[in-house]
Amino acid sequence: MFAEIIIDQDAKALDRVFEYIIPDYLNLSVGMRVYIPFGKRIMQGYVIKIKDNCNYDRSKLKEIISKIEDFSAIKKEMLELMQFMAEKNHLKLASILRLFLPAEMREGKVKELFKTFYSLVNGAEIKLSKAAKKQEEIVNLLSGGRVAAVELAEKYGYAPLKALREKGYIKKEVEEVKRSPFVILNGDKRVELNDCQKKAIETIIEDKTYLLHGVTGSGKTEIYMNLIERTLENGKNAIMLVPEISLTPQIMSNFKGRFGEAVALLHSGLSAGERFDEWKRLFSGEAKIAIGARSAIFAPLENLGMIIIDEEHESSYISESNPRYDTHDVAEFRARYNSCPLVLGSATPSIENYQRAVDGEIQLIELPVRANGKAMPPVQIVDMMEELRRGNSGIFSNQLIADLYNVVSNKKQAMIFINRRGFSSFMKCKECGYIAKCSDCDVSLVYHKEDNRLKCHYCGKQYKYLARCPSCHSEHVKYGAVGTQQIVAKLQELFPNVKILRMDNDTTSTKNAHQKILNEFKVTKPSILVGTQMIAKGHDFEDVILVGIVDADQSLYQSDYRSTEKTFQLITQVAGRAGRSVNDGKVVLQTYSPRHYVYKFASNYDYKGFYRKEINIRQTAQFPPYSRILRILFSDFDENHVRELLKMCYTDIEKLRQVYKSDIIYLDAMKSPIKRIQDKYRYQIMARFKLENADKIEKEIFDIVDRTTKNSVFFEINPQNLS
DNA sequence: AGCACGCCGACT
DNA sequence: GTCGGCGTGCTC
Repeated sequence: MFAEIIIDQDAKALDRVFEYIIPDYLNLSVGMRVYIPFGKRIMQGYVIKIKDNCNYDRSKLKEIISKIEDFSAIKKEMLELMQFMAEKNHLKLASILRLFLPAEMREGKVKELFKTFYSLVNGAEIKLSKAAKKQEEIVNLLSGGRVAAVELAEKYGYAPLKALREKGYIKKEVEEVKRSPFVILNGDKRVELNDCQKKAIETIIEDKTYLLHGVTGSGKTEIYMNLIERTLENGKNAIMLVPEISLTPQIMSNFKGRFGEAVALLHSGLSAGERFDEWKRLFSGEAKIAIGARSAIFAPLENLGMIIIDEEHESSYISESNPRYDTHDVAEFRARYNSCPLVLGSATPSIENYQRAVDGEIQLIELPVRANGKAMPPVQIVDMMEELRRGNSGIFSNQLIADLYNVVSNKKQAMIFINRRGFSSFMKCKECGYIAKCSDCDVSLVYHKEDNRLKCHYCGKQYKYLARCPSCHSEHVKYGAVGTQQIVAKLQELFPNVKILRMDNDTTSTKNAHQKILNEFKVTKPSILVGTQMIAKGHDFEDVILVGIVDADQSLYQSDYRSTEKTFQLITQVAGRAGRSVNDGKVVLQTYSPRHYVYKFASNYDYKGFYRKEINIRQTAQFPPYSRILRILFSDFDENHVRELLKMCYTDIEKLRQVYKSDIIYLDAMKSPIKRIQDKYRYQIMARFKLENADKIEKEIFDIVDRTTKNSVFFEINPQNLS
């Protein structure tokens, strides 16, 4: 017998099948990982097929050395998924397979934890001498169930344990210990469902995709819980994806409280070992629900009965590094493979998916009201140009300041949302215009006040703070735009006695920092929380009566066809934080373009209106979903080499214009917006085609690139950000 | 990826 | 004369 093997090595030259002889004694099945001789070395590989004959010269075949585990780590479904992803996104097979396994399994460095317990031997007649007080105590203790050996040894010493064991009264048992991540249980709090929710749950039963469009606070989570509950009752398993940022301790404990050990939580806070343990629990079927961010879609669960993607529109579902794929595609594949429903939930669905719903390709379910029956808070748009004309050149409009005073005097709370990260965007010399850049990445460095350093946000490299301009030696080096720190400083100036809290990537880098800040905010009144994206998600604070959006425009004018959509989503998300309970809330939105349509629709919470406008623009401008964008990224340490490669590919790709003519809307080769990352020069080809022949053209381009280069080239379909 | 083979410059 | 540079090609 022969096996087709994929070598566990992320190199383009090895990205194909190699055949091996299966020795008779090796009871091999598809999906197993094996050790194989390869050239002069021993490598790890994946068995993807077992067959009776071989294509390669039989006499040159080598034998598989051994199995790595005695089970198929890659299940059949995942092998098919691998094929699907390879075709769809033109990825290397090994790099896909790696997604399916916890890293530490491949690297084999996780030691399984074992723990020893003592318990009574069943049916043993225990007779102890009166003097053996300690032994008696131990026996009493163990009659209530087994006890960890370390614990007993510490308390009583080894002698009594040894005596009891020799008499055959107690026995040792060794058990593998799961490092189940610690989560506080939150009880099983059930909420009475409203009619909309009930109807949604009744509807979602078929083998198809549903778009659950529910306004902020319409109780989607409760629906998810009920759907999952029903799935388990039917003897099936479920996957629920949430954006990493909303995997808050509250959410986790809610699900643990409801489903207990049946839940495997996969979040970024897990150690390598914990992640491995959760994977094993899913693999063995001990856990039936996988909850986690993007990668949880690869949970090794069989017999799926439900897949849920919460906050479906979030860009984090699209992988932007190495194997680049869209979680939606994977979810769709797995749902169809298992013939189960796929639920996409969002208050602000992506334009693409809403269009699919409008077209009847997927089923739309609307939840038009908040579960608590409250209206969304009113949004006031403040024209910052007007503000400027009236002589206010500060960060805050007079309106926002007035509203903040109101919050403070009523001992309530406010959130100030800012669209950026760090203290300022860059460091600049006022004299000669020098801008501090990363030596490896060709991007501006960001000044971080805490450690008085300059950091590169792409590679993480750190630089000393510049007291003088390195080019003209002037001392007038300054940092530019507004960041969270500056806002905090300004607020503290305005309200010296009010607690101002700050939450962004820099203040939440340590474990639990996130939660600490939120906890402090919760109990401090009055107080103001300043933060980036991460304050926009999920947490409910009853006394937040004001949300200020300082620079709404920030996400608007990017060279990205989705920037308006993202702005709409952001505003809706942030606005939903105000007045979540009995108090009336208010949102103040500062902008330099008050007449932009996105603000009109966002301030009225008019998703459909926005959708209609936006889909129209996409159609007119021929952007997705009316076209497909393909980005082909070349990178290398040697700039001349990449340029040449790019040129060769581009010349061939350009020839497709003659074949496909107007199907190709746009095609050009250029430097990447970020010209260098980690010392590699980056060039790209951007292409946009009409949908009709998109698959065909895409395939031709893949072939051209494959033919032209042996290097790794990365493809992105409808990329999120173009850096 | 890693390792061998192979064809051109300066050196114990 | 040889040691060694890394371009090209191969690994079942």
